Amino acid sequence: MGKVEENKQQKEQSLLNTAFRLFTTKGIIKTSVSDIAQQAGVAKGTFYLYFRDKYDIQNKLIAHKTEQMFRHALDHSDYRSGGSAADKVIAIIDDILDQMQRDPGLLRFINKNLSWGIFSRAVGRSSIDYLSTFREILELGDMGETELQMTLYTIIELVGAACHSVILEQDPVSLEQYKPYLYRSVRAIIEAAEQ
Amino acid sequence: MGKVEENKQQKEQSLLNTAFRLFTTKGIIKTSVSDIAQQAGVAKGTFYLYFRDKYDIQNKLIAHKTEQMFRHALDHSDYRSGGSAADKVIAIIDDILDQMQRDPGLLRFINKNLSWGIFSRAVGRSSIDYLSTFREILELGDMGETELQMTLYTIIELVGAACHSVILEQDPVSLEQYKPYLYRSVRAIIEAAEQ
Amino acid sequence: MGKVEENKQQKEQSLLNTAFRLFTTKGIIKTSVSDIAQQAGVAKGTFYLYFRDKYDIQNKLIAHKTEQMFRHALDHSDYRSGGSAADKVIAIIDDILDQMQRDPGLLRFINKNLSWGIFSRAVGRSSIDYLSTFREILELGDMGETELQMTLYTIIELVGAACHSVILEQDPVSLEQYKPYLYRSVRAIIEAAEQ
Amino acid sequence: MGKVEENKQQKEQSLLNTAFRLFTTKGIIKTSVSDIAQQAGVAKGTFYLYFRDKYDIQNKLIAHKTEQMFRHALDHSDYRSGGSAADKVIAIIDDILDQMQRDPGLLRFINKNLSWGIFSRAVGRSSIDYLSTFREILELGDMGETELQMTLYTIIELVGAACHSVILEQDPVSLEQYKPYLYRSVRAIIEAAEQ
DNA sequence: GATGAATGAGCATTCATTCAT
DNA sequence: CATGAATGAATGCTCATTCAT
Repeated sequence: MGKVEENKQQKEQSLLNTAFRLFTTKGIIKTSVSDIAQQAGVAKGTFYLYFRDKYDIQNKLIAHKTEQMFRHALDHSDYRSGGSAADKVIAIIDDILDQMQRDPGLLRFINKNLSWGIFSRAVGRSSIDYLSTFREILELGDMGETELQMTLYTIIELVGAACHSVILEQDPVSLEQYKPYLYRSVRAIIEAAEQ
Repeated sequence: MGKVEENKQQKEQSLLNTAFRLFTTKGIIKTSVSDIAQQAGVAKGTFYLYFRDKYDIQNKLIAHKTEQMFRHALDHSDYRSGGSAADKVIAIIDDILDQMQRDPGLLRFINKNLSWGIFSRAVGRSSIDYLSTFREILELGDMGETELQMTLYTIIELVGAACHSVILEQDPVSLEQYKPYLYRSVRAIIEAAEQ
Repeated sequence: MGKVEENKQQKEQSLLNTAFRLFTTKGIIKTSVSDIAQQAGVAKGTFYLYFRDKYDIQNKLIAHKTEQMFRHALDHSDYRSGGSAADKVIAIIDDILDQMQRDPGLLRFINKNLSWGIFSRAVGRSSIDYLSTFREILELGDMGETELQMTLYTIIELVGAACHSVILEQDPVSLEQYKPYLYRSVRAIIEAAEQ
Repeated sequence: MGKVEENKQQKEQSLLNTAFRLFTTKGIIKTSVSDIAQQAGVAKGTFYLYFRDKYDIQNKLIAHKTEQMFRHALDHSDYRSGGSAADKVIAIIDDILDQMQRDPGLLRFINKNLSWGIFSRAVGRSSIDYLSTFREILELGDMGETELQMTLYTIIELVGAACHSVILEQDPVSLEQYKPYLYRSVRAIIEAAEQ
């Protein structure tokens, strides 16, 4: 890689990192392209060499961070250590919730913007075949393809929505208090799908 | 009510109606205070006599519309016609989903902004005692207070999140196709809570 | 007229005057809305209360200045003192050329932008009925309506175009040197039209 | 010509052609140096190796296109087939007007920018001795040098100005309708000069 | 000669908010 | 109470020009 190319990579990274930091601290609306460029140490015009506008960099960040989060969950949770399909899914969710808990900025950023559309594009573009992974987890022998997708969709939306208020505002209860109820629900959803 | 008071009520109503129309058609960001005032037929300064700023009127609208939506569901759904607790809850959800389906602008407006916090404040301020109503619906004899709240919270978040993508973007499937899976999940959640 | 209305008139006048000064000294492209507002002593936003954009104020100025110029010519030239139609037209042109000579900025501004379209709209909107005036001058008994219009159009375009280079750049000759040739041509055009 | 030299010629030609295409379609203001370079297939910096800036290439194009237009007129019009001086001049003008009519982009480009100065420089730099040609056409025996120049100048400005509005906007009439009036005027100007 | 990444001044436009009337 | 003229900070975005490679 030539020196120029290296430099470009650095600039792009710097812009991405700065944007993420500002988005998660000040919010997207309050963050201006000027802010990002300035704090990333490049000229305003340079921003536009790398991203079309604020929403371009936002989407790229969402996809990137989402993928990272799932990868972490798959890498770190002990879903492989046996148990039922529901056990495994809950293990993964547990890791994700812990990540969120540790980094509320990340939660705020991803969750407010994550839609099934962006998610599926994100995991689709990824190098990992998530759908296969989940199919494997859910021992998909017993579940049709549609069944799998609907169940996944339901769980993702439930977890995403429910954890938002619970983690960021401890409302109506704290995450620790809510977890049993959430996991019981997830388990019920999966078991209902398996029949 | 004096004539003056009446006039004030009228202005406020006009502002609220106009704001709602603009929020649901152009989006909140693209709607300016100027737009609202002008289309409501009052001077820009007058807006500030009634609302602190754009977000003040927004919150009031969310609470109002949410309440209206629930009231409609309780009034129109046939949840009284017998059946299990789950049957009744699903009847209510069904009415709400139909409302959303008919008015995607309303969905977009409420859902992107509705959090449990606003919701509980909205129903709390209401003249109807929703919590009692739900308690009654779920034949709460068998469910503790916390259990009830957690179950309600879980269901509301699930339905809110899941219907967003499904209704507005038919993604991953259409509402009609998704309903069986959603209702099965809701039923599973309630039944798990009842044990 | 209330105090407010008076103030508005003043602001608009100030903006118009400042814009004209800047347009004729720096050129339209190099003049920014910021410049105009600042030098007119109002805030940038105020500009947009009075004019849609730079080109709006430009068009209004063109129309205004054109009308002013013709009015001056009709008021000050001795076209009434008898002579042939051609004599009268030339008297008017002479006054206009003198105005231009005295104020090259005005010439540069009007001429580069004046098109028959803008001109006819400008004189059409005016309180004076120019067409009637010209008809009277040309003793229109002998000239059909179309004939009149075509002759007017031809002369206006000729004078406008020819004087530009001659006045602003003394190229190919000075105005004084060119006048005999120009007037001879104008006379020839009118006489050819009268037959 | 060496290969390198050839390559340079090619680049310059490509830039000129591209610039002309963009100038006549998007207009000069809306055309950026970036556009020109990109569409010409060279790097942005390369543009500056050949031209000082946008206005440099513009002037070169004006001169070039003007010359081309006159050359076409002299080559294709039947001004040689006899008739009076006025007949010949009108034949040439007729060819030029037809060129303009066929290519309004060219008209817009040349006319808005063509001044006598650029024109005389353009035809002066040319390999053809236009002035001699015109002298010959006007059978200049009877016309002094100054007389010739003034007449030429007058006719060029008149035709240039008058055809602009007529061709591009059919205002106040269409070119076909205007031609008789224009040619009559031209004839009158020439005949007046001949006496 | 050629490249194209980087610059950053510059501009048009919007809009929440104030306040004199 | 109501008005709406005025403000001016803020922002997204463009583009001519430079210069290290």
